[in-house]
Amino acid sequence: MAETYELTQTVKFDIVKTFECGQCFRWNADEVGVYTGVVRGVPARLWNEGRSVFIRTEPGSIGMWREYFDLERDYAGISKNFEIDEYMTECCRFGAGIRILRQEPWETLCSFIISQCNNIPRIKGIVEALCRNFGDPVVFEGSTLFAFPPAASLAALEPDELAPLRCGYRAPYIIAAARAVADGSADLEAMAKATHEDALAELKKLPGVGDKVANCIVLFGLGITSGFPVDVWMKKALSEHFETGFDPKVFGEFAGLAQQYIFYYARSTGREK
DNA sequence: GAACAGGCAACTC
DNA sequence: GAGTTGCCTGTT
Repeated sequence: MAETYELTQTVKFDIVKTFECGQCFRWNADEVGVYTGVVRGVPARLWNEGRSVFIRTEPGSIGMWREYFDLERDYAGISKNFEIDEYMTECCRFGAGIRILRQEPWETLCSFIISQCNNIPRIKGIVEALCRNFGDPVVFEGSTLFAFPPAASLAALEPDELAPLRCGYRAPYIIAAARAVADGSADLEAMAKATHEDALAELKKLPGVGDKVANCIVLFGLGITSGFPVDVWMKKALSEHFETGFDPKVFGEFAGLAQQYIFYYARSTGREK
């Protein structure tokens, strides 16, 4: 049975920004500011109350959640180093409260393969269909949710069997990735311990994984904080605010957080009109 | 109906 | 090695 816990009252943690900044696809708002999701098979519901974040979840899972939300890291301290100019200061201020989620590696790999050339609502729809069709049911607060299907489950399928997902040409990529992870030829745990460059190179051996997707996996799924995905939004923001030949290394080992602030600011301000 | 989308791979030169 | 094009599908 689920219990309610105060996850944090000291760490700056804005759940809406964290869940809506484009890094994850399986947290849904039941009502404004109340999000339900399943991580590593464990269901939870979160909300902000004043400066606190509350979570309703299974007893014994709080340690897992603290790691998932990266609550031990000093984001405010790290962010100070990004404030190299007025623009970056504004990005940091605007994105304050975002946590970089430490997502399950296989789920991250699979989800970002699906993300290519897709918008967030459609990505979420495909991922949800994947879980409903092939994931284990998880009962939570009277409703049935679904866990993300393990790689081994998908490895046994043929691309055709993903037809109900309507994910198009990505289906063979998903099956190939599932098989590589299931048979050990893609070792995500080992990649998480490798350097940024080595992890990227390994990921890019998988069909359907290029530089952008690999950087998303590295940052959101492998806990490599220098991951720096550059999509069309980032390209635009970087070209408008930095010299050509800009190198994200100037942001140091936590460049991925700077990336997320820039990205969130660019998307939030860029599509209002 | 055509063009395009938070990208990749295969093909061209 | 830099640039172009097709790819499933859904939306505009």
